[in-house]
Amino acid sequence: MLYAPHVDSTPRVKMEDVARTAGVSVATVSKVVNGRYGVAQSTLTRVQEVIDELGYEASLGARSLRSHKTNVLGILVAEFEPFSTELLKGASSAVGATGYELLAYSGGGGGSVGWERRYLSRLSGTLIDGAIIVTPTVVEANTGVPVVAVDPHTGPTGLPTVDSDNYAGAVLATEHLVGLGHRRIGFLGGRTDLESARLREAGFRHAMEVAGLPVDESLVGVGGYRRETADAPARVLLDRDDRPTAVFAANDLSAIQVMAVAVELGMSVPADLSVIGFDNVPESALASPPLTTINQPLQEMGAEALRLLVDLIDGKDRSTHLRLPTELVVRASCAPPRH
Amino acid sequence: MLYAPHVDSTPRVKMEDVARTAGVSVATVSKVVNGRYGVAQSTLTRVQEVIDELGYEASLGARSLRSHKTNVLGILVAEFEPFSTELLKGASSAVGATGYELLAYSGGGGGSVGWERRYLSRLSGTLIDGAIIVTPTVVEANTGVPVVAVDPHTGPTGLPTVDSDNYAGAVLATEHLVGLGHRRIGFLGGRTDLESARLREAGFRHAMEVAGLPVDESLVGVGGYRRETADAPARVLLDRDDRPTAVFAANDLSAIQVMAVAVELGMSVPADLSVIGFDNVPESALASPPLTTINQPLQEMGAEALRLLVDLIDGKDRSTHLRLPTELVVRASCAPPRH
DNA sequence: AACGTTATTGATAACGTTATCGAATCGTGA
DNA sequence: TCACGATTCGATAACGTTATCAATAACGTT
Repeated sequence: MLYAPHVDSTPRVKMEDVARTAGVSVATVSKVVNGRYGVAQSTLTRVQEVIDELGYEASLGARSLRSHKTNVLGILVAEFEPFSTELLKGASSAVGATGYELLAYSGGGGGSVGWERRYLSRLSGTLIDGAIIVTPTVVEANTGVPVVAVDPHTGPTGLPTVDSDNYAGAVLATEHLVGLGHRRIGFLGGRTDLESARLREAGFRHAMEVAGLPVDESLVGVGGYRRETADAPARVLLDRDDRPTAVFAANDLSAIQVMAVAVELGMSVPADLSVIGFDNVPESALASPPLTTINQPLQEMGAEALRLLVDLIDGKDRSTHLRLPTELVVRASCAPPRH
Repeated sequence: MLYAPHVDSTPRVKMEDVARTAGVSVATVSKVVNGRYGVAQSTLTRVQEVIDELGYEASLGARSLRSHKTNVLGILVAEFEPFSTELLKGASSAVGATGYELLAYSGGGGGSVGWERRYLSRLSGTLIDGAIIVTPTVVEANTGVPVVAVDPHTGPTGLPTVDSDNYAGAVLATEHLVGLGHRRIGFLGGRTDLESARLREAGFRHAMEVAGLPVDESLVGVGGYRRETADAPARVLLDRDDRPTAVFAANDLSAIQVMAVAVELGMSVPADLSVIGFDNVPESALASPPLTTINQPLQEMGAEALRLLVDLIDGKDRSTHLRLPTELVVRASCAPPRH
């Protein structure tokens, strides 16, 4: 393949250029750039002037290759979707105070299992001083650099972890429906391989038991966290005479699909069917009717993960498992059952 | 400062390790990794096996330092706020098809003028093959790598550019107010140094003229695009007897502040005052009342910028100035004026 | 059998930076 | 005047990778 035929007019000013212009060696320039001891005041100012004049900026790649200390933190995501970008915002707002810079990395959407190890290997050792990995599928503790996992698929393990309280959130959601007077409540679960899905179902069952309500197993489906995968089980749940008066879907996307199926079957939400979701993604506020759901404090989680990572790098000892609270967000998709 | 006292149990498997284990030279491993011609089928499979077994992954830093071709594209933002993360999502969704990977970079929130040149210098030449810079303040054409600017502050210049039609959007907003019957319309402009602000004001004035309405200059303020900076001018606009019946604020944040001030002064929106914004940031849908505004297709802009960048790198000739259409989003903050 | 071709491999030199350490310079006290 | 420590500076060797090119092996040709 041919390289692009661009004329690279400005071939990038490197340390050597600065050194030549200032009449010193590259070693001295390096010292100035990094504020090392052992350079005379006069040369320091002169070199500094040349740096400003030429607009020199150290190459991140070269620097990290040599020094293994880059002042850059990585946040590794499978792809930039709403969930991870919310975390990114949180991490970004927290990075300001730390003196680090933030680099977000995503592969070409492949999203295969084990992506986090590949990315990490690629960037660590060179390029980044530590990393936050978002919803990793495989968590191993033996990486070269400090790593914090956010919402790992397998639940907290050897790695420092930040997640939200899926269990308590599911209890909140169920209690909300029960509080409205619902007795016959359906549950549309998430991907069975995910810890979060397991916890949400457990929270649902626990709250039902506390309320003294039996769980009708024929009203428990697997929605798979996505609209396409939630469609069929939603129909099974709703297309029957003794259908539930309310459905708790394990995430917002499947809840939105439940509402769509309900309308398609001639019901109206929330008059004929109450629906509650989980996650509070931006779409949930725009759904019609706006979806009642459980909020995960994504931005806070991102910020906390970043603070945890920095403390880890600095060798500060602190709790390495953070679980942030979830909360009920009441909108318009739930109402008391008829009669 | 002391380095973190972690025991780096796994010191990172490098090419040399693979070479030793497979019984070949590093040069051969490099060829295998990069799919170069000139390695026997038998050695190829053997080396590949060792790579998989050891979990080797090339160091991005070292590779790019040497080869200047990384298959990584950068998207450079001052910080990760809603505007840039929307663009990021769009770029991310478009990168999948290209075979490139995406690296988003943000400095520590400093946000000084000229950040884009610093970041670019830092990453280009090493590390990335091309970059998208988001809302750059200074645009120079002479960078070492292909660069696409999104929504540059100074308007399209020498650099390939993607932006949205600020002028037409402002016309749409003004027409909407006029169509509702408003005659006395206030305008709260943006930052005067920004091209987008200039265009939005020009669109407003044009639409007013077309409608045959004179612009009362005392009803034109400068809101500065932020809530804090919009507060005082909003008060000036509304705290008078001959106040406007509608206000077009040049972005959503200042529109939201206008609504807040109106409520504080005892008015109700939209009964006593119609307010329209610009941008359609997520917050605008959640405001009360939900804000009528002009949508910029941010995700599309991100995706188009990425496609443009890839074409540029591949040397494909194509139009280098893309202007995407804006559209009116009607929510609940505008109504006909009283009487 | 001697030779030329082609396929395969590995030494070696970059890439731009930082860490180390020895050399040069300058004072200063004896 | 000499010796010695303190200060300032620069040569040089890494860091992990890829590009180049020479060396070698294997094979077919005359």
